[in-house]
Amino acid sequence: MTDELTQLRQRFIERGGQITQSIGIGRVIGQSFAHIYFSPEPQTLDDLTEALQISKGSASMSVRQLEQWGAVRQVWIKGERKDHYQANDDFGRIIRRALLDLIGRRMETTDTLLEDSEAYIKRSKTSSPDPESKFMQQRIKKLRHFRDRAQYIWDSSVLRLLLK
Amino acid sequence: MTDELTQLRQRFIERGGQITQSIGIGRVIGQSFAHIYFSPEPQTLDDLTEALQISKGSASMSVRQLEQWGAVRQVWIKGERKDHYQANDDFGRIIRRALLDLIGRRMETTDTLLEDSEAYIKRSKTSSPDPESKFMQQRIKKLRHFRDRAQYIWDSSVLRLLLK
DNA sequence: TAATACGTTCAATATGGATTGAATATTGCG
DNA sequence: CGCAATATTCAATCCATATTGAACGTATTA
Repeated sequence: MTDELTQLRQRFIERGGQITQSIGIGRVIGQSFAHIYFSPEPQTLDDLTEALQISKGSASMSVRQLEQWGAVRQVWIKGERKDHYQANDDFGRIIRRALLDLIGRRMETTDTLLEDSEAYIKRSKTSSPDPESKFMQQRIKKLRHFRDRAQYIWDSSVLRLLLK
Repeated sequence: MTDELTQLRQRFIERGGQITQSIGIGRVIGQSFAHIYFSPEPQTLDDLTEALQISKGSASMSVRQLEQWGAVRQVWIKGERKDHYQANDDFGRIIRRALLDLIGRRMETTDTLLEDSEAYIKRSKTSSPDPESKFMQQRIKKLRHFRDRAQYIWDSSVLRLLLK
């Protein structure tokens, strides 16, 4: 491979790491994917530790995460005992799965609080309406509406757009 | 305010902090917004430092960020020297601005690398096509296509969906 | 203009979460 | 089965970055 190509490749790996780092999922994941994506031959964990100067643990964990998002897949090479991985190039599917995972995780855990709040509102409908309580009820309602709409948009549109 | 309401409010603040922390923009921003959002009266920086037990610097910085995203606005209260802030409840607009800011920031810096790569491809069209170079060219092309589509989707759809 | 009250900045520090690597589990092979 | 090679786990460590707070800047009042 020419020097220039090697250099470009190196820059892609670096940038991949910067991107994943900046979105808060760690530098190694981006580096690992970039390395595999720009390797003509399927790569092993040892290839990763050597090329990226990372630990065995990091290599193992990053590849597993990438596999879960469908960003890489394992391929069998006869006569070899190590696991070999090659990159998927359908970025739409990859991003979709990753977002589903990362954002979905977050939406789950917020609900009980809103439910508790609505339960409170329902109960307090009967009692005297002091102004502060009124205010809180308004705000909670607004928040609930937004949450519902966000959920709807998320479910119905964003995924389809990114998928293909 | 009733005990129960106070408790709910506290939980919203905590959760706000968890959310912003988990997306990598710091706990204080989420806490600050939640506190202001659930306050009937406009709040000062000192209110924030006291309620959230954070430093003056943190309060100042978080409020400024929130202001930049249109999540809070300053209101004048006659006879008061401190700045007072109240929350905007149009979450669509807030999220839109924040995403524009956070994601836009990232898209900018990625381009020169792709441009350099395409320049290389153009130049190497004439020279002998060794297999590795061929492979790299394919991968770069795929990446470029994805980047363009992502840009298009981002520009044309996502923002409009979230806006209203 | 000085004195005071408040907001902002940024170098220093604390903290959360990414990374490591030795210990452990698993897999492939004779 | 037992051995060797490879992969995974997770407590300890490290590091990026969020947070702090003293110093500085700015606005208001008398």
